Amino acid sequence: MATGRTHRPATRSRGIPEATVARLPLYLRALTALSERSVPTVSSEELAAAAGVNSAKLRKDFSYLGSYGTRGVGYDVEYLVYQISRELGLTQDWPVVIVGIGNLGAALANYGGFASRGFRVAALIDADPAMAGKPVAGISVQHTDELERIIDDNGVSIGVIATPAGAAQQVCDRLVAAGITSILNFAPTVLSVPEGVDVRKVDLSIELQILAFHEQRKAGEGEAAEDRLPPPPATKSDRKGPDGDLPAVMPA
Amino acid sequence: MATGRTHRPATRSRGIPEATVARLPLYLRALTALSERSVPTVSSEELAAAAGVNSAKLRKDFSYLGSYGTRGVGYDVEYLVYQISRELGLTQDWPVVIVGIGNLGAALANYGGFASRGFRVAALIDADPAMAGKPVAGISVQHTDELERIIDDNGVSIGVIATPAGAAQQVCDRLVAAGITSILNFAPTVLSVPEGVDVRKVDLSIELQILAFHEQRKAGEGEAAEDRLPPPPATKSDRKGPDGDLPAVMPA
DNA sequence: ATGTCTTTGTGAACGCGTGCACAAAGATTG
DNA sequence: CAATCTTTGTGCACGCGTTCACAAAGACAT
Repeated sequence: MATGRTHRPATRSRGIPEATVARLPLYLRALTALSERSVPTVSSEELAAAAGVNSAKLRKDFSYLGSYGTRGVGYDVEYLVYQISRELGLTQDWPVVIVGIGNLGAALANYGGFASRGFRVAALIDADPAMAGKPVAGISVQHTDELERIIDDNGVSIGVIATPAGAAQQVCDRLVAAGITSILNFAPTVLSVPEGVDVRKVDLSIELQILAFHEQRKAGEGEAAEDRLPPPPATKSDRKGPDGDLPAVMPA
Repeated sequence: MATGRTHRPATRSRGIPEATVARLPLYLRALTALSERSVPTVSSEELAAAAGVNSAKLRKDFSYLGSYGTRGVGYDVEYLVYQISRELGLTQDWPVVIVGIGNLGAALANYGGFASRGFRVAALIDADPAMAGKPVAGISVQHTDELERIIDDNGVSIGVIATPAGAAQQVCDRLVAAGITSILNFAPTVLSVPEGVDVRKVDLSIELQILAFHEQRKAGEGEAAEDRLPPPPATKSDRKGPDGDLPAVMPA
């Protein structure tokens, strides 16, 4: 519980800063591309450019992992790929379950980026009985009733929630109760989870809203303020029309 | 997020901090839910809990927008919904084009969270001629050839890229050339864009990798180090020729 | 009106992340 | 072996974001 409280006590991992961890996958991708081209080594400058970050930042990031570079030369691509993969835990197999096989869930199931990095879709779960048995991305969808058994049988520790917002918390609770300790949430809701469970959120509409903010700023650059605040703190009786509210009719 | 270079020195546009902007959509969602339940006012404490953040942070965030609260009472829900919507630019219509109508693109087209907040899918574009004319989410898919015309005709300024990684940069370039100034990129690639164009990235696999990192940490809590580094930093003279030796980890 | 109680708005301290700038390390050349 | 050149690794300073803690503001009761 405690939604806000004890959010992320600390990744005090006695080591890698959270910001660095978030960039490691970026470096890994760039390195993998170099590896495929059989490039033996890269300088921090080149790799940084490929990953879209500052070279000093990249070097500092790598310094948290250890001194894997050679001064005057750069970093050994293959070795670095291995080190980062190991650090991220991608050298082992991570069975994952996706709950909510709607448009998004299906897209995720088909997404190559998952399977390609140590993640294995162990099961697709949906609450709709009509979905049960239907093959999606080559995997037969199973009913929610099987959720606990599936997780237990496969030793799954990572779950992906792609259900409508209304069902997310309930699914989350079941996943946690079944032993899941990491959740990737695509439903537009704030999930409450007990301590020890990690939750990462991906919200498609939030990203667009942030873009809209900047877009609006860019557009109204020269123009001075023109949108004054019409109604003062409004006491009440201020029932406007259908603004930005939409029932819980998520896609799924 | 953008292509590193010419990032955005600061949205300090004499106003709202970037971190705050990123949270506004969160508050807006919580407020909308309250609005639907006809709740007249909320305290920072309650709203913060609903949004999953610290109440002090929330108050400071709102302070950047102005003093919309009433001490001893809280914030007027309706009024705040309006103010945040206006600040985010959601009171106006934002036509959006989605390029790349694969599994993900289709999911996005069907995603209710977009249309519900001022965003309107103006067009779905795909490079596959076979897709042209096919209806997705009630909209007929158009061929890439029409891209420039569509953007121009509809005055679109926000584009969503959901193509394979290989086509992303090319699509991006065309979008930018056509007048797009904000891009939401789902392709796992670093996009290069000219100054003035905003890019936000959503990478599904990166999120999973970050979770895996923490998961691994949690798992190996008690156990001491057990994963030693097999090959040393590979000393000099390691000019291995054509011995590719690709870990063959993954595609992209 | 006065007092009490609630909740906002914010000053200030703190910690994290970023980027600069440079010394150290190693390769490379003569 | 010495000199030079390249590139890493990092100390340091700075700025942003978070959080605490509290005074000010207003509602509400008496």
